[in-house]
Amino acid sequence: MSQTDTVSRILDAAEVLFAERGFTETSLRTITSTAGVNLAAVNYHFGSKKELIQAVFERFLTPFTDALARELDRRAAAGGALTVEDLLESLYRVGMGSLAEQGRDPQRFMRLLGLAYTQYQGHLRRFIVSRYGNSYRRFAGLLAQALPGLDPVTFYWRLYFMLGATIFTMSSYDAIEAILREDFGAQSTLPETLERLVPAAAAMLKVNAE
Amino acid sequence: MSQTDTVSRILDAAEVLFAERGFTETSLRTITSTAGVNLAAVNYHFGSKKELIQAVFERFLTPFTDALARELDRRAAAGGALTVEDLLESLYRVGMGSLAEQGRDPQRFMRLLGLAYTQYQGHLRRFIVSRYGNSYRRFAGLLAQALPGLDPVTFYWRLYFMLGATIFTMSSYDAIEAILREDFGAQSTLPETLERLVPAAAAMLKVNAE
DNA sequence: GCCAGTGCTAAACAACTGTTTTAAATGGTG
DNA sequence: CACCATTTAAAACAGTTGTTTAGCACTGGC
Repeated sequence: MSQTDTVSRILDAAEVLFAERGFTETSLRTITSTAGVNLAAVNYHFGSKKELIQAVFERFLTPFTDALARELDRRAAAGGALTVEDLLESLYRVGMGSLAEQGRDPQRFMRLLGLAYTQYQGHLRRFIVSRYGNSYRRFAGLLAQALPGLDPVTFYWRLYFMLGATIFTMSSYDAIEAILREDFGAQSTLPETLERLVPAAAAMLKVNAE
Repeated sequence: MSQTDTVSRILDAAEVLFAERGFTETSLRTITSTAGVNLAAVNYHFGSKKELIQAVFERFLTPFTDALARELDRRAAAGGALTVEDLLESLYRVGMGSLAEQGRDPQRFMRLLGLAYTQYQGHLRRFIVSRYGNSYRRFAGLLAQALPGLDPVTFYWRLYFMLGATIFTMSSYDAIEAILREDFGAQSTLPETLERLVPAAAAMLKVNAE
């Protein structure tokens, strides 16, 4: 078993288990046994559990922010000002696409993102902010440009309202969809739900703008 | 030290610590030592840690849903159909008021609510749904009435978008507000932020309605 | 004045946590 | 083939976890 194999097996198992139960609730023994590797391999390859958590985030956030940057470049080069809807669509399409093409589950990453915000893991928040702050600021800046005439503080809060609606809904997508199916007999796919989210979030951002 | 005293000291400490760090990250020893009571008192009075968690939620959710029911009764009796804004304002005012008048922190309960959704605690979700499902359904029903012409599935998802925006923003309120103060030099109070949230969330719910 | 019963405490329990240690095996290089 | 760094393995480590036990202090009722 080569090194890269062991490392990625650990990352695969950790990603699934963290998203399912959270960080503290997932022991290294559970991770290594489902990965089929030795317990000590985590500390050998990653140093500590904290660094493993960061590595899990790095492995999906870096491709995501890279793909988002390319998508924004592409849209900007196509000319014409970007609308709020354009930006949200880009964000969601990249979120769905850049990870799905690796055969990985988009909802899982939304759950991880949600955990990063809500769990008590100071190191994770610091890690994400320092590593991906620039991508965040670029997107937020473009969104602010698409919303002229909105005072900065109002924009700031609405940005978080939008993030909340997105992360919260996507990270509990399975549970919410299950209730929908049970109570209404209807069902939704993830892309359908994102298509509903774009106009709703855009309307929220745009109240009294322009 | 009377019984009620020990019980409520444990609940007070657990409420603060759970909201701060989460459930798994808070040990019974931390709770009992900050409460100034013996470790075994938790198992004696509550039976188990799970039941303590449920008791913490019960102590703030019951007054909240009771106050919400009274507020909705009052508004309904005043005559006239309730608008989306009316309902959101009622919800937020009760959330702020009914707990603040007990001298307890509203943001703390938002954090707890957020945790209930995101943390891996099946028993908690079941407990809340079975105990407070009726209050939830009454509010959702009134909101649906205020949004005629909206197909049920779209309404359903937007309800969760709204809950996400609310719970996510409120549960991370301190952190978000701190960044605002640092980057913009501006500051917001919680009531101000809720005043921003009402029209934003209402706009999101109302897209293409009526 | 005793007794039942409630509230509370200190100590111990077994199970589990992340991490480290020691030794064995592996695989490419000279 | 021999060598050495890399990688894995099993075991032990020290610390923490929720829970239970056995006994103490105190109350109100008879």
